[in-house]
Amino acid sequence: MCQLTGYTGAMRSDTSPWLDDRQQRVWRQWLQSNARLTAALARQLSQDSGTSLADFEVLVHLSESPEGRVRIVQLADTLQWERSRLSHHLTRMEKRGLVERQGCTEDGRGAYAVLTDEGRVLIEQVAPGHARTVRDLFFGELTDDELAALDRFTAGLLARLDQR
Amino acid sequence: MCQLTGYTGAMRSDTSPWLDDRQQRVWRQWLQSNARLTAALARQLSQDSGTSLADFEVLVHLSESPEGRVRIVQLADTLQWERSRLSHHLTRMEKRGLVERQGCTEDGRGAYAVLTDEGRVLIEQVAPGHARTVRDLFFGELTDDELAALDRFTAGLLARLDQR
DNA sequence: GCCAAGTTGTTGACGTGTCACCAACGTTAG
DNA sequence: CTAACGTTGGTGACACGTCAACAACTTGGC
Repeated sequence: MCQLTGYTGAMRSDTSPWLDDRQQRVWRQWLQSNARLTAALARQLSQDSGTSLADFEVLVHLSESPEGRVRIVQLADTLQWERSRLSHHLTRMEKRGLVERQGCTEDGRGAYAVLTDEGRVLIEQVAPGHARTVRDLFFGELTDDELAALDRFTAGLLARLDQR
Repeated sequence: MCQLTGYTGAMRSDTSPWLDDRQQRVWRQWLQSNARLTAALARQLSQDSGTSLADFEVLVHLSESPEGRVRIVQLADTLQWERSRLSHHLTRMEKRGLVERQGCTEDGRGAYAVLTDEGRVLIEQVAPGHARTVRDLFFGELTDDELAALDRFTAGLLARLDQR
């Protein structure tokens, strides 16, 4: 995804922008595994319950909050979504009866997203299958050392991304 | 993204579907780093050249093929895209002058996607910046051992995904 | 109290991805 | 040959994400 034929050999050096062969392979594996893992999880959710990964994230965050209620700003912050995206998404989920909106008495501008009973039933039905899929596909039979190494890598990657 | 409050302690066991605390942390880190890495790469491409990650993938695959020409089916297979998605995307890129379509003499049904001169200029301008961003953000200052560990993990993950 | 500036949430327009369907063509069995 | 079937690529409808703009509200300085 990142290397043009012909430049490979000629331009490789410490100061060139290119990736070496091993980096190349790892990078493409990362892209591939990501795409396919996401697709597998989405398929599993969709088949089991007709929900998308986005729906699932919203439902989980609501269900983890007291009374299944979260201020919409805070939800957008946590999910790292744009407000308008969340607003559109809540509208769609509201139509399906999974969430509701409530006005906010403390701040006249604000609003809460609230999990409905139907939404809570759904998330409790769906979560175990999702967790199992993640465990089987993502973690597999990793050893403790391998898990620790992965932990260090993702933590380091996040730190690098934070620096920007 | 995968654990409902309240179930955490009670249901953890070898046969339960849930993730333990460390798996939980690593999984959320993986999701986070993915989302943010993708966003960073997209931002870089968009600012530098007005292209999306999807545009970039198409351009790279075309530029890596002889005469910048690939059968559309094959391109869809390589990218793991739906044909209709690729068809729509090629239409949009065609309007911007980055690619063209050519009929196929060997197979009357078939068609080629062809890189235009303009498209080739663009990809050659954009690729170095992209590669540099990947190297800086994704690989950072990884040691050889860390890189090898990452290689093993992504390879294993892909193998697990293939088994399905 | 009052005005300027910032915050919260929503909306509409637009670009893009997915799905179902279709036309055109190739391939193969009879 | 031809009828049946699979393949290739395209189209329209719809779902979704982003952006710009907006109304309603709060906050802080005066």
